[in-house]
Amino acid sequence: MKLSTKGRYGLRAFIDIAVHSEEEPVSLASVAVRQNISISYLEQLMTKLRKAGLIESVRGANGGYILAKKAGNISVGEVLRALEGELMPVECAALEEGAEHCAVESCCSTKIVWKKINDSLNETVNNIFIDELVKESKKGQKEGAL
Amino acid sequence: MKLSTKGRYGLRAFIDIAVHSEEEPVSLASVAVRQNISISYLEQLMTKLRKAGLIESVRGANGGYILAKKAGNISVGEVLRALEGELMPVECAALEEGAEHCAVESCCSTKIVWKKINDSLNETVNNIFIDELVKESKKGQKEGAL
DNA sequence: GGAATTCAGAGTAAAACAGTAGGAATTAAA
DNA sequence: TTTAATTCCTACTGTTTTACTCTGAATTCC
Repeated sequence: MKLSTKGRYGLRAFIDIAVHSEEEPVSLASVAVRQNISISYLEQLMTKLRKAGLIESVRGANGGYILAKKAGNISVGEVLRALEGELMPVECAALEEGAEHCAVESCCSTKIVWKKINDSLNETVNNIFIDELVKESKKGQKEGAL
Repeated sequence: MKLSTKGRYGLRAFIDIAVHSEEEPVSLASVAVRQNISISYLEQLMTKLRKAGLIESVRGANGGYILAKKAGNISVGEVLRALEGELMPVECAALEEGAEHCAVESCCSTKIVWKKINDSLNETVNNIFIDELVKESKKGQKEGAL
């Protein structure tokens, strides 16, 4: 049960863009250097984030990416879902409450578990916002420079 | 980010054993029929659960499996960890608090996220106990029989 | 002895993951 | 107007993981 590199690298890249796009768009070349991720791979991730409406692109020379919304209005959940798809470690739990019982014995009782897992995960990531992480990132950089 | 069939099938099988081993050991043949999982695959799962000290085996004819502890003293977390290994969707977060900052910018700020994800997952599964699920399973069976 | 079991470990097809590669389209700047 | 920098598109590929199966040995009851 692992979060893939899409989610891990993608969130790092997203924060990088949030930190550096205040003045002008951030190119993937610069993200690639800072984050040590290949440009090709970043392109894939950006496509997902753009299609989800989380970042906007500026094409052509001096182009790059900027956030589509304020960092305070973007949750980690949105970013991870854009990159990874729905965050449902177990699909079955997505079934509506009160659905008919499974043919298979004790299947329904595990469903309770899967639902709690899915819910707690989503609640966690939906309540962390990008601006907090940007702040944290800047703090970390400053301390590193001492 | 998916829980594998090891965890999903394994927990179902574990509850099945909990429900049916009150009188005598449960054979994998019977679990296989009720849960619709192959005996071979169940054998693999049982090996893990046994080595983790969660079930005990009785070899030979009329043998099978019983719980090694009371159902109320076994959490879903223990069962899933036995089957899947540590429940850490992101490894990096396992690092101690206060470790030195990452060389890579904004890596540390994502670490906060990974830690929260790992912690909330583990807290969730550590607070569901097998006896609750056994009760739920029996209830489901009764309703299904109406 | 024979049947029913668990135990152990190897093997395998398919899927998912983690990237790479090549080129087209767009735009700023020289 | 050319050139360089950049995003965009999409196909490809090697590796790892998953989800099993298969074979046979060891154990125990009858």
